[in-house]
Amino acid sequence: MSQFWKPGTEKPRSCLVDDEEGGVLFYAAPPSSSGHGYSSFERLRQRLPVFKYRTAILYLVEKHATTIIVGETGSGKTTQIPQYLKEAGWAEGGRVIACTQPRRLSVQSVASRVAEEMGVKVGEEVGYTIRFEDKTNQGVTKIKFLTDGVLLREMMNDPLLTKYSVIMVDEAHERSLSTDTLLGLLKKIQRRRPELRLIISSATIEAKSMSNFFRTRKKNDGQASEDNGPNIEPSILSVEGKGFPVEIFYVEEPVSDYLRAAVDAVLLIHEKEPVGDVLVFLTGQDDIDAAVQLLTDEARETTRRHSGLLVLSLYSGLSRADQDLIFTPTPKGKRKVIISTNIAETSLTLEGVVYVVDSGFSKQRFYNPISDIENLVVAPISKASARQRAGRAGRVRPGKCFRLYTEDFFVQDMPVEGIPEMQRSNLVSFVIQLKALGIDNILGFDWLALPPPESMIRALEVLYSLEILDEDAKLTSPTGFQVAEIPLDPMISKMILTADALGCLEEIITIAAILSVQSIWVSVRGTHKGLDEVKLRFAAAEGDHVSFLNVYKAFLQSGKSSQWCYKNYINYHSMKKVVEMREQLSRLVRRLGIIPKSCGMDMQAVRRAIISGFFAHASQLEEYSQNGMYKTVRSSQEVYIHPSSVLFRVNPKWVVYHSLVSTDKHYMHNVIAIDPSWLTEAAPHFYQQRRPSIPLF
DNA sequence: GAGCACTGC
Repeated sequence: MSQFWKPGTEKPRSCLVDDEEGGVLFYAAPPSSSGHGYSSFERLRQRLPVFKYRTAILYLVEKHATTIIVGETGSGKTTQIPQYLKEAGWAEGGRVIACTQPRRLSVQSVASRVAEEMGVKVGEEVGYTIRFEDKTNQGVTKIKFLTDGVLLREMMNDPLLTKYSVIMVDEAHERSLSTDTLLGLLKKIQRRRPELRLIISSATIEAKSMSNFFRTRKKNDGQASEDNGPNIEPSILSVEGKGFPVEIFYVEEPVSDYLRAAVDAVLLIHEKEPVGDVLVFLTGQDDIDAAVQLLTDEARETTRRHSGLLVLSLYSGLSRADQDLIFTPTPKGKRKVIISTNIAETSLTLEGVVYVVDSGFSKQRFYNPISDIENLVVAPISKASARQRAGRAGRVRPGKCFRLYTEDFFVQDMPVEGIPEMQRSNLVSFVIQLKALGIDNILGFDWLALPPPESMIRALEVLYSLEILDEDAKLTSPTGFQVAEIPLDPMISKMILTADALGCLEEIITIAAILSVQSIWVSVRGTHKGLDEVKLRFAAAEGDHVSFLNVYKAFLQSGKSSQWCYKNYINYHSMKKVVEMREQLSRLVRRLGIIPKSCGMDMQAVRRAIISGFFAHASQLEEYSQNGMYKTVRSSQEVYIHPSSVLFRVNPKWVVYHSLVSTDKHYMHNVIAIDPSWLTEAAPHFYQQRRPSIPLF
């Protein structure tokens, strides 16, 4: 490999480790004593006491309000912490230890692992809560795993999270919108509840900013020194991961075509390296399909040399059967090559991978608050991502990672961490959640990353136009408070609330559920023709939303049959989610005192309800347009009906769309035809007057 | 006549 690949010179990640007890030992380092960089480790080693893991954890949680654990990726050590805490009495007197994860799957798997280690059943002493599933037993459950989104929801009923004695936030380095929100709120809670302990676990070494963030009270704040409360200086604990070392290789020269370079790298690995599966990170389905094609062709041409290659693709849209193929063990004499999106970086773990090929790119979402459009853009990944990808090669034995970029690029040009989601998202749901918690001065609030003011303004504007916020930017009653209760995009929640008055809530709940899943259609290349024919069967003249009702009705008539779904190009798993979500929404509106009613065949009521939430998404067909060009009412943006819509080529004069998707053009996804007079009826404040300037901050 | 990184309540 040497003429092509250059070994990395970066020092391997090493932490404060001493090998005792056949495992790992740790140094506990208060952040004030050092910058917590690699260079200071040796110095710390000489100056600081050495603790065993359990002792260190208990000591730090006892003495410090906040403990930050760094660099433990894959160590499995975080799952031991709640057990230590429980043994030390932190779950006595009705108190509960909470541990959050950003994903439902990890919540379930960590909970069952911990329950097994403790020899109890999930749902008793150890339980978990994720959306649609609550496996806890009040009074019995002492350690509770949950997604950070669920914990945020819990705060709406119990803003100080009083039942928890310790809250552990895992995977904080991922900087998801809900993790950042949670950490900001937890910092605030700590001031009111000095006895609360926080443990924040992060895989990146950049612990200092996290530590600074939690160093809240000033030194001369008398209250802090008088009581015997915990030290408000956050403590940092470095933990060595248990992964095997991974040797890093870079390309000597920048590559112009990462797809071709990835294929070549796989062939080279297959030729030169001993057995072991290969994981290739590309950006999306297009890339992946092309690479699979190239590899398959290549393997066919040179049968003898490249026999034994088993090429598979991996992305979230795959059917269950295809995913199972990924997880079956590699047959003897074969080498599995998995070409994947970012899904394999965090969401799925593949066993047996020894070689990683990293393109250095991923698709990332960016939000433009001026146009109010979210875009998916192929962009270079961060160093943190690159390390995470490389780490995937060291799970079973020492591995190798081949990076399709130069070491100079890695060292000099790659950002240390990605842009937090807070700074590249639409913030309407974020804002309404905070408003419901009584937080008004959102930009003055302490966040790990400041939400961009433009996005804040846009979110407040949208919520004001929906009459969820009033002129003082306070939640309206009852609409605003009710919308905050509903766990959906506020525009959809508004549509649900109006549907009650229009007598079509049964129908609108179905539409809301379908709009909230990714897609109810199967998305496999080459199925367009069949899919289009099937869509005609369900097509309604009013548009896509009404067609969804036809699909749902037919699905129920089939007895919720997976076979029926298969025949009709409908994604069975999406439909099951729709059913679940419908049930949840139905329970929820009943709790708000609303009994869902059906409007039968009155689709005008349904369309009016949709407009009550989506009046801002109206477009008008250009009068002399030959190619179906529309202009949005709000900003005269040039838009088109997406070819997947049942109204494609029908081109009604006025439409309302659910979302805009931007590729070469701006496409409207999920469209219904409307009468423009319904717009002014639904939102006179929006269409008849200039919007007043509202006090934003 | 086209394209959906990934989560989550």
